[in-house]
Amino acid sequence: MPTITLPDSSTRSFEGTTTPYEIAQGISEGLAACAIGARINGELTDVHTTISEDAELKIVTARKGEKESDPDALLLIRHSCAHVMAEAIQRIRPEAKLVYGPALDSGFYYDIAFQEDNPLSSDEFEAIEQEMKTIIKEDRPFTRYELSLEEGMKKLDSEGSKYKIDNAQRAKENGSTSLTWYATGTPNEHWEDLCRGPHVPSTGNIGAFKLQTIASSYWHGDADSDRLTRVYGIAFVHKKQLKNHLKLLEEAKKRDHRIIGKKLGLFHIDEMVGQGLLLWTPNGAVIRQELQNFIAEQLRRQQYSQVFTPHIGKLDLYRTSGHYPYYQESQYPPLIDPDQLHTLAQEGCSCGDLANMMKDGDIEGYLLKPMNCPHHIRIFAQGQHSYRDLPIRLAEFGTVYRWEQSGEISGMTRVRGFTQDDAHLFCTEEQVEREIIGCLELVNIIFDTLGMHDFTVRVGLRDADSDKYVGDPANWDKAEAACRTAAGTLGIPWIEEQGEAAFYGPKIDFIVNDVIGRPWQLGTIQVDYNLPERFDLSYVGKDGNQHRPVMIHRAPFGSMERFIGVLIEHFAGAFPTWLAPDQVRVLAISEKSNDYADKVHLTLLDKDIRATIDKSDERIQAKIRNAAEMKIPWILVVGPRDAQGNNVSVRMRGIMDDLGAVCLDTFAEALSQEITTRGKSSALNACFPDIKIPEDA
RNA sequence: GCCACCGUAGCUCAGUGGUAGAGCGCAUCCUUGGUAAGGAUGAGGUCACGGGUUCAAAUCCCGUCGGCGGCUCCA
Repeated sequence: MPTITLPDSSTRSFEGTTTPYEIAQGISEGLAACAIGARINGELTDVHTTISEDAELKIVTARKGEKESDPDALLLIRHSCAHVMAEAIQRIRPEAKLVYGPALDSGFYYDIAFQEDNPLSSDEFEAIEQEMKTIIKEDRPFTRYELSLEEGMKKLDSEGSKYKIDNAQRAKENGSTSLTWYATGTPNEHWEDLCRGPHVPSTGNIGAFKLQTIASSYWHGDADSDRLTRVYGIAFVHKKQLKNHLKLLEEAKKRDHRIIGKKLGLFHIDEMVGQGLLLWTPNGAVIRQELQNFIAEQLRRQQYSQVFTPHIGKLDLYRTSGHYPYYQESQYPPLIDPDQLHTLAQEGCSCGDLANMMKDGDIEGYLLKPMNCPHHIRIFAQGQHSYRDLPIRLAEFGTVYRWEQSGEISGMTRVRGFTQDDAHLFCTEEQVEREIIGCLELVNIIFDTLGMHDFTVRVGLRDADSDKYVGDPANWDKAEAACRTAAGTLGIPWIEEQGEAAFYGPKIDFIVNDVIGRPWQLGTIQVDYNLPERFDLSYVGKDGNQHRPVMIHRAPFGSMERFIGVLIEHFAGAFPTWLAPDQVRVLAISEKSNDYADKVHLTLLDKDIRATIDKSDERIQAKIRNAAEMKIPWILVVGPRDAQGNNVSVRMRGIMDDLGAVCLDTFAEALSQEITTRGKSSALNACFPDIKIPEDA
């Protein structure tokens, strides 16, 4: 006699067994009508799943008309929609072999194997969607049935799909004692799929859907295995939600840093220069310079020492550090003395021989640096260090080059040459925790100043089962403990992840999502016991003996390229005044006011404000629009009226109306304040105390 | 690196085997206008690059480079 506890803590008891559907019916017919699934003791299930023991139950409902649906409802609908899509595709393409079709937070996909000479094209989406609509309209029930492992395997063997047989094998390895199928309708009569479920009660529960894109994937994610076609789609409870979602995607697209970057002239990637090699155009360079100034200021406060190091170094440096040859495949090929190459060629040296000689150190060459640490280490290694000198903090905006896979390169977020806001701290073991906390403080100041609050903190630990990690396990334990303690001081939630450590030590990463939901690792703090060892670094301790320092690698932005790419999306191109390439645009009403406009312009420039002037013979309406399109935070309209009172008429980005006139000097001073305080002081408040910034500005 | 799609004017894009198109931007002229696009005229393209098929290729085929969406990677 199971007792069911509902989310409101009320309980109900039943004779024999029951189902979520029956319980919903018992509460109200309305609830039963929109129940599409359940969570029984936290596990997502069908609405008709049998309950025979005491359980906590939540009914998952899909009500038409609600703005947002229960995430569980969307999971159910999307997974079921993946089935409907698979059925539709197999009707149109009977040769298609199904592999795996899960629901995602952002939709669903189905991996399908097509014949190599006849791939699926997105031109067929319309036909597939039509077929899906028919299936949904037929409102056929999702019917679950179960076979024993033996019977199930027999059935799959007779059907002969190696992918489904493989899925079943995996279920078996994971401890399943039976296999389940879901038929859309009646088993043996209608289409069915090996599937663990759960599903909505019937195809009619899928209110709205759309096929989105076609991509490729590998079977088991293995590049050497079969290539599959992945069809992505999205589904919702009702049409309005779908429409909203598509609109949101449109909006997100407009925030894409690649589009905004082009429009605002922030950066350019040139075919002729090379894939993944970013050219910072003047407007983008301003943003980068401002950020670098900002961070350099913070570093001075934290007593860092600025250094500069070259872009290349001898191969031997990287043999010692271990970067070469272990990460050879992600480096640009080494540079070798042309005379030496010539001689080797004459001696009949093959490319393979050459690679081996470079690896073994038989010939020397230079490498474009993949990391800054070896150079910084060699700076530390100059001369002796007392424990009294530690910690030594060496900082550099260091540009590094990595041979990223061509298919991975994208916009500013994944490039082959990038500048890290890098620093290496050399300290004693006792100082590690305090230094990590210092790094975290820095990250906090940066994220806070920029208003970036939506990030994840991940403490990356070693995976006990893996042998890829170097160094003494006792050191690892200490370093991991230091990372945990330091992360605990952050005051925000953080997660631990096994196997996410660098090979030389644990780390703390900061992860931010871009507009299309892709996560990007930005800042990172890494504890390293390995490189000091490899380079035989030492300091003289209190006891007069040589000791090994610990190194901390840290880059709060990660790379200027990736960080600014994400920042462009964060601000949708509307940078706060202190970062905006053009801070003020002065617009003369007509030629008659050009002289006064010049005066306004010069007054601003004198205050170190980045101001431009528009003296074109457009009408004021057009000038305003042009300045607004470039997301310039402040527009000053000046005409004879303003000239007379030594005023400027002010417009602020995000506010549709003219704010009114204010004295030129008052405005220039207030804006200068806002800029030097990086937004802590507000020019709007200073000049127009009665005006409030709208929420969505 | 792999798979699919794509590459036409500075930008966004139309053009599917028969003389290269639009809007925006740009230039010149008119307009001197008080708060989100004033008007006219004009310039601008070896249709990414290389090869092939064809009487004829932006268009069809192959290769290269680049972009995009995934997969796989990311010290």
